[in-house]
Amino acid sequence: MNDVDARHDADFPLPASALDWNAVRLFLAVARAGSLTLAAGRTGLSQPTLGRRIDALEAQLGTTLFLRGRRGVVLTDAGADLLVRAEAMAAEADAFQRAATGRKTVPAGDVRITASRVVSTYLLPPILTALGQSDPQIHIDVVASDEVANLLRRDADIAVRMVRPTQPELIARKIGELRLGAFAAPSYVQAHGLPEPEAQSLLSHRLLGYDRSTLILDGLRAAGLQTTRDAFALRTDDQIVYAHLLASGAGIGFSPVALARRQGLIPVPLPVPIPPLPVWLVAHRDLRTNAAVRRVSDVIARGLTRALQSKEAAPEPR
Amino acid sequence: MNDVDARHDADFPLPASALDWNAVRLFLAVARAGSLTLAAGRTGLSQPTLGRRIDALEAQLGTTLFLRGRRGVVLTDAGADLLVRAEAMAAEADAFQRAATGRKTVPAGDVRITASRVVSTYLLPPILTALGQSDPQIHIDVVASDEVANLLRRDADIAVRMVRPTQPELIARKIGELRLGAFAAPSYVQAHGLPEPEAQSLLSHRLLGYDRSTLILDGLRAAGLQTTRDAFALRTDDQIVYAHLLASGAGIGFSPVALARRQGLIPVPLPVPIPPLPVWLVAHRDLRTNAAVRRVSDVIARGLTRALQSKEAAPEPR
DNA sequence: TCTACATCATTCATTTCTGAATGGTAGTGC
DNA sequence: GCACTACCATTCAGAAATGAATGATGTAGA
Repeated sequence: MNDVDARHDADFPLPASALDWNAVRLFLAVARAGSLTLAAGRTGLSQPTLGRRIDALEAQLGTTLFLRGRRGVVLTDAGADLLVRAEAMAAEADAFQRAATGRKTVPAGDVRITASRVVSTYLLPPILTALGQSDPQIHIDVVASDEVANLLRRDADIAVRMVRPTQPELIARKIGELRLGAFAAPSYVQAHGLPEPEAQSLLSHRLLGYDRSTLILDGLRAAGLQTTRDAFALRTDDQIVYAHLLASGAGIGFSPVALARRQGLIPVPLPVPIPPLPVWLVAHRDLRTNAAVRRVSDVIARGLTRALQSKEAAPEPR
Repeated sequence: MNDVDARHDADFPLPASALDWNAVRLFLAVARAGSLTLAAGRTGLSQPTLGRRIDALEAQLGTTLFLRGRRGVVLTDAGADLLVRAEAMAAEADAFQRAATGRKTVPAGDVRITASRVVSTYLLPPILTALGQSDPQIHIDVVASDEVANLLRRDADIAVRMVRPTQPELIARKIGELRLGAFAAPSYVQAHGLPEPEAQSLLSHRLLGYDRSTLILDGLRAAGLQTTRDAFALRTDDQIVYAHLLASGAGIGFSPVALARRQGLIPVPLPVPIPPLPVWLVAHRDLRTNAAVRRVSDVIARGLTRALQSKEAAPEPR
């Protein structure tokens, strides 16, 4: 039986010019990056090598994929067509890698975690430190980003998110809620006092807001406060900068309760409480059998749950 | 807009250990071949290199994919799982290559044709010779095989088949019918005479049949002749051998009319005529825009149509 | 049991691929 | 107008991958 199959295959040797699958991967990287130099950095290759690999692919396909300009490269029509195919191929490649990763039953190896910059900065470190001591053979990569990582594309293995993912390939565990409140630094309160728990009083203070994101504005409006982004005295989209502005007394701002308590900030009474954000721990279904991913998920879930629940908000550093 | 996308990407550099896509391709080749040596021959690599590439893939995935024995290699459970993923990836790779090939609008390049060994041997050569003179920049690969090539897997670009393909990705043109008849060489007729046009008379002659294939038997039964494979005096599954046996007077056999006439065989009267086989020219939908494939398709269609229709069965050699 | 065979593993000279450094160029901001 | 920056192309020494030859070993058949 098997011999017959093998013989059948033998009748159809591979075409003389077999496609270089890695070249497709590099093509995809260049198309996504928009420049050879940037893509080279991301793929771990050098810019000359990457350029030559793309040259070779173009020569083999007989098509020009990129127009190389001084501001980077742009896809040709043919390249744009092929990009779709390359993306599909990459999706299968990711599935392959996940399938391989999912088979590992010893808790070891690399695990990539993505979380918002605030969570990564203030909540994850003590948890990961403890994890590093209990499971030293697991290596952790933290991708701190406020953009939503694409777990389907293997941007990361595990994600901490404030929204429930909708894709059926992803499995999500709700591990708690991020309670939010308005706070001010002691120095600010000393200088300006606290507002009364009514809308107009709050708006007359120096408020810290976001620049492009309308998260806070939406929240205020939902709470019945008619206002615009001009109401903010200071705006930034960088949540770390935001946290530091708040801590150094630049104004009244919004922050997770757990974080504000740890920084010694003073709660500001609000006319209506801010609804808490759910915290989800998300991983790809294919990885649920991977021991390392399971271990890291469990530790993060336990650690974050404790950090989010505790009245005394400081997670033990040890 | 585009800049934002690029920046978004920049937040998620590729994982440190990026999958070697070519290694997946080689893994697939080895799994299909069943041995490193055979797969090496097919992929154009040497056996040591292929072995090392598989080693490297196994090391990177942290999984053993093959058990290497003296009779070749066998997939482990993990390998069998991953084979499914690799096949899916290969399907996308083929789609990528077809998409690239389909964009070529100058009739040049490589075109792979598959046809049965008989068609490849007796019908295609004069057509392809003429094509080589009219379109010298097109290079033709002929895959002569009686197995059905898989156009979805890019075993070939164009196929000549006796059955209509069912997959919607394939486009098929019916280019004629292969009329079949019973024939005998003059030397055989001289020695044994011709049978009467009735069943029992035919069965008393020396008949040439197939070994594993039941094609002729099915045809005879459909024609009302109760018989088994023991009725054949000589059996072979190799159609070229079959044709030579027939031509050298080994017995009465079945052959395309066009071919038999060219070989000077004598028609044997049958109780009922054999229904003709339809001849389909098949190509992948993605390649319909490819100039070289179109050109070859057209030439083959015209040439085969003429060869199949003509009462005088010899296609002009020029 | 012995021989023939096909397979995978190892070695080492060779080829190919790679990358740091450099050059050249167009767009950008002052 | 002019320096500056970011990018792609080229060069050449060095690193890595490759393959022919050879070795080792189990299987199949006489």
